[in-house]
Amino acid sequence: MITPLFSKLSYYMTLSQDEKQLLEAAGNRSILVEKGDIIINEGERPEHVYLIEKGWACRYKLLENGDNHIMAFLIPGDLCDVHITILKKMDHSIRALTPVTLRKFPADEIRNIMENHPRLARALFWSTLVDEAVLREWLVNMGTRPADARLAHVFCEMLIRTRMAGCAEDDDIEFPLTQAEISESMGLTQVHTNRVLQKLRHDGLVKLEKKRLAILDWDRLKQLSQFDPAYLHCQNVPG
Amino acid sequence: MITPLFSKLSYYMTLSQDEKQLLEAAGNRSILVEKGDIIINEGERPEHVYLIEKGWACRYKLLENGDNHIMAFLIPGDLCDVHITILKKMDHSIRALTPVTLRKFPADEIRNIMENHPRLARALFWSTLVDEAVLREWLVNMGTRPADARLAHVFCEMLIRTRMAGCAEDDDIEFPLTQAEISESMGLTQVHTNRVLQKLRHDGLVKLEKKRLAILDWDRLKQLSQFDPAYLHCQNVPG
DNA sequence: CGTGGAATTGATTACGTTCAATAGATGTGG
DNA sequence: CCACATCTATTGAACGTAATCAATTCCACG
Repeated sequence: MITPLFSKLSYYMTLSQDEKQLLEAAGNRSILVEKGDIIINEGERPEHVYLIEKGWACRYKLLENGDNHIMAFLIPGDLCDVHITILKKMDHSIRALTPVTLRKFPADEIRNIMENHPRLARALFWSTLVDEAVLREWLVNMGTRPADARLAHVFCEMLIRTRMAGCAEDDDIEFPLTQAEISESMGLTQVHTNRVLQKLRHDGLVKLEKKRLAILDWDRLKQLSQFDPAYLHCQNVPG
Repeated sequence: MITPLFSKLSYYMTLSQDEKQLLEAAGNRSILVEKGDIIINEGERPEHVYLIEKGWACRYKLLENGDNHIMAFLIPGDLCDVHITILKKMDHSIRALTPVTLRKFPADEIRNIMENHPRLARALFWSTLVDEAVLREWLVNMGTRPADARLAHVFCEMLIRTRMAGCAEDDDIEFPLTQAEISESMGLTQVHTNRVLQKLRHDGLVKLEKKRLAILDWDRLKQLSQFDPAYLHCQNVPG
């Protein structure tokens, strides 16, 4: 099932049954990849658009000195790359952070949809534009906010995005990252992330254990991180 | 003239005379905006796609606490927003960093090109995907590199991008930013930027004065910043 | 149990910030 | 063309956040 994608798109436009079926039919096969597996490698040119059905993945770049930087988290409903036909090579890699169920959409099918189904094309387009907006917000996050606000901000974002995907129970979501992975995405060290995390917990803002995140004080978390969901471009705020 | 755009696109595909004329005809009017003027404001929905013909601009977000973060520099040949028809509101603003000559393309004209001229559509698409790739690289830059390498990296990038636009004489380019603006884009303070800049100058890597940047030692600059132009997705490296 | 990854703690260092002041450059109007 | 205002660049000193290095504890899992 690709319900997380439909759930997400519904925050932009209402798709008809026909449209949903069309999209659903375009990607008929699912595959399962192990935690840690590389889904797409830098330099490659994939022949499929992958949709995350289940689990978390990330976009990242490997640096010369060995460490890698995570530039985006991909959760159920997120598409890996709608644009594979335009660029010759991936400029970054995508890796599974948990066991991930992927649905494969042949490039031709996507191209067909983009050309012949304007409304679906719009919807898919919107989702890639939101991805880009998230990227910009991350840049602001890293560029302007201290570590505690930075962490608070991703927590806020992932809560809303998880809700958009229809995968949240109240203020409690799956959050299957290690502290090292959080660090790699926020430009911090594990040690510092750990300490800041303790502070957020101690202040009663979040609970984070057993790969689940519970937002305990949404208002303060939002204020600390200056979180404004406008950049997610939803019609109405999820939740 | 929109030659910088043609120059840039030529690094992706060769456009015919007809195609160039078609694109040129789509945007018939140019306007001049003052240094400091806001070109598009957060929350707005512009009716035109703007092309920078001359001068520099930037994408930025204004934060609650008053300071703003620059997320991208726009130079001749760069398009402000091809996607205006999809999203309801801008999630950031665009401001002129120098006097800027803008060419206005009515949204309908762009839509028409996107639907009826697949090759031009591809080319424009490519340019927006490169913008996105730049965004990712900036994220890595801020997340992983110390201040000196960070500055070195933008210098490398702006040299190559300026060359792509056909606006570079050798290793010497227009670079009309104040140190404060550089700082706002790199997540550093003016003071620190100033000191790091002095170090780069002292080490003989760059010359930066009177709004011009000269790359004195490309190899060392590239090494210091681990600059790899692959993310700009050119067929062949400019210069 | 034992093993290895993940989380936590401690001590030290340094990169970058902050505050504050000065010098230089640029521009404008009288 | 000078005088004044303003923006930009530079310098100094003190502070603080986050990095680094190095152990140790906690857990999940076989």
